[in-house]
Amino acid sequence: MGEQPKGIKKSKTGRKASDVKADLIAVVAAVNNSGPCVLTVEQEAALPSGPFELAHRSLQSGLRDWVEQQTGHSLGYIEQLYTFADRDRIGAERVISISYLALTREEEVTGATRRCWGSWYDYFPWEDHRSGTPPIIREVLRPRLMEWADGAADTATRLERQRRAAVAFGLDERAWNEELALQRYELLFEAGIVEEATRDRRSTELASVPGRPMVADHRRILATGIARLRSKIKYRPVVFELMPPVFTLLQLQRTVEALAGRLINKPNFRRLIEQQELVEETGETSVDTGGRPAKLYRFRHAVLNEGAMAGTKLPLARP
Amino acid sequence: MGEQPKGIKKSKTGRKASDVKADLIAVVAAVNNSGPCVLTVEQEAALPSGPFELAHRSLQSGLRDWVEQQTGHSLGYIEQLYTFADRDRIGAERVISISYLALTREEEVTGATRRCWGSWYDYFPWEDHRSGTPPIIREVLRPRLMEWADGAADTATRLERQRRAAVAFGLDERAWNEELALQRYELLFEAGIVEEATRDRRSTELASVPGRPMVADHRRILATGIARLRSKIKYRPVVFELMPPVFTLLQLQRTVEALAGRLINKPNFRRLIEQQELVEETGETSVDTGGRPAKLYRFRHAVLNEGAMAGTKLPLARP
DNA sequence: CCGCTTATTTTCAGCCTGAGTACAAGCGGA
DNA sequence: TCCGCTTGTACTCAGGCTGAAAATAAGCGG
Repeated sequence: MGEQPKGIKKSKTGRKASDVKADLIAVVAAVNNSGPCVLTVEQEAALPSGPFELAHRSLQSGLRDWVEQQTGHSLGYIEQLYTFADRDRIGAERVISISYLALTREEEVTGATRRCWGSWYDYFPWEDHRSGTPPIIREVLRPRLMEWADGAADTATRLERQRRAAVAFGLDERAWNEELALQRYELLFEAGIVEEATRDRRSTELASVPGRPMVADHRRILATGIARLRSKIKYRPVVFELMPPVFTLLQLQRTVEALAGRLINKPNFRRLIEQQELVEETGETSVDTGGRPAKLYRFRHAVLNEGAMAGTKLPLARP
Repeated sequence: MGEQPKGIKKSKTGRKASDVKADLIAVVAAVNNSGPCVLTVEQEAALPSGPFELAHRSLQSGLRDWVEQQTGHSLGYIEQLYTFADRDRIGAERVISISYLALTREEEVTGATRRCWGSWYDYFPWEDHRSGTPPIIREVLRPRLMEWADGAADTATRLERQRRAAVAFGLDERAWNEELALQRYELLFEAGIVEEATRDRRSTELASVPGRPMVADHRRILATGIARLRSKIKYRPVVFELMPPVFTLLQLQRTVEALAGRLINKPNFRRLIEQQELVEETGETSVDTGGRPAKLYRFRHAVLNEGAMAGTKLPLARP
């Protein structure tokens, strides 16, 4: 469409390529006694972020700098989440947001800097199924989603909306899928059921919207991080980034459950962990928390070197 | 480190955030009779790419525009791969590259524009295991990698390098893992065994380097795309983006084999496809290609709506 | 020693997977 | 025509993994 620059190579087209600003933004996750949480700023309403600057050696190091400056926390494990544009399309200059997921232990409360952890399930109350399906789904979300579906122009769209809602939220006998966290938030946004979708507009009739909102699209980015993490713990040993150096198997299980937002069968969890040889005994046992003392384990860092990529879904032939 | 801007929010720090240029770059994959291939420009030495400009409505639409202008091909399925910086660090201005994976059918040879498909396995001759392990691994890569390992400063590093090479390339009785395409390229780069690693430098003794090189880091991005696709076909029905509207099960199998670079057990492949109800019969049979006529199938687009997210690795408890 | 709590091990049936074998259907040449 | 070749399709079977539940072990307090 439009001109046809023959010079193929980028930035040699003769056009003046428009410069953009690049923002780095972090979802820093941890798990403590009260559950999974995320590192925030501005009264838990924003994720730590800042512009990518000349001084930064790389995108990741820029991110580390910003998070450290804003929260006093230094990051360990980092992985890229997604790169967005088309936000804040104010004026001529555009902003690109490069988002990251970081995992950390919440410890190190040494810093003098303010550090604010927000609970995942304050932002997404419908995501915690550890004590069964949260009432908010049946009592608030389901009716609202049905309203939204009914507001569709034609029948096809209405059925389509109902189906999407049912799949995302496990309605109508469908199974809950904890990995769909992002799709759920986006659906609620589209349906105008989260505050971010309606603010900056004439506030419609929608009164109580579930879940604590965040600045700009930060809650969406958080949902992206949660979805990614929930999916990743299933095929890579990343949970250990969130664990103290020594832990019991039940602690490990509780951490995974906190992230996944659902419960796990205890013997099966142990079997899985042990058969993959992810941990080794320290030889010591925990200072009893009530019943029989539990063995303490540590992560076998060696597994990271074992090309322990599991998981195939295709019937590949053996050599 | 350094200053401690108290104003938390991005772009309010008082610092002048440096602008950057954003490049969009595409790995456009297709499969034809001769195997899996990628859309290229500049004599198959570069991927289509171009700067993100003001005129573009979004990152994706910018990418579509560039690919269409440079190759005459319009894209269907697109997903983001990765965002890099720290390349082309010439002068003060920095470039961010946002890479995408696109899937397409090679058809539509209508365009007057030049369109150039490069075969995956010309760039990565060691990745095609459909006829057994390629000789290049034993005859060229293995010796070179061992040389590289032996060049290590200390024994620990040497063993580490040997292990990494063995895991990546399935040496020493280890199983080949087709999903490690990116790690393999990066390992070869680190070992100086691909041309990109040694060019622009005093050419060392390394003479024949395996695989056709590409401009800048395009071959690395291609490897990223291949790895992503090889992994994704295992849990999402994306293969169909590469298939004609109607096909036989063997054609489908051959396509998957081409992508994965390895063979699949025929009855098991059929069973998997059918039990997931990914396809439906058209009622017709193929114009015989030698043996018994094969039933023709088409993709059941409905599955995309069925929340067909498979795959869990955690023993989650049923409600 | 009993009852309570939590930890750890075993067992078992069902499903999925890799692998092999058998059978069906069209074609071409002897 | 029959045979052999090729490709497509169906069936079988053993092993491994998974979800679920039951059984056993170890500490604590009365």
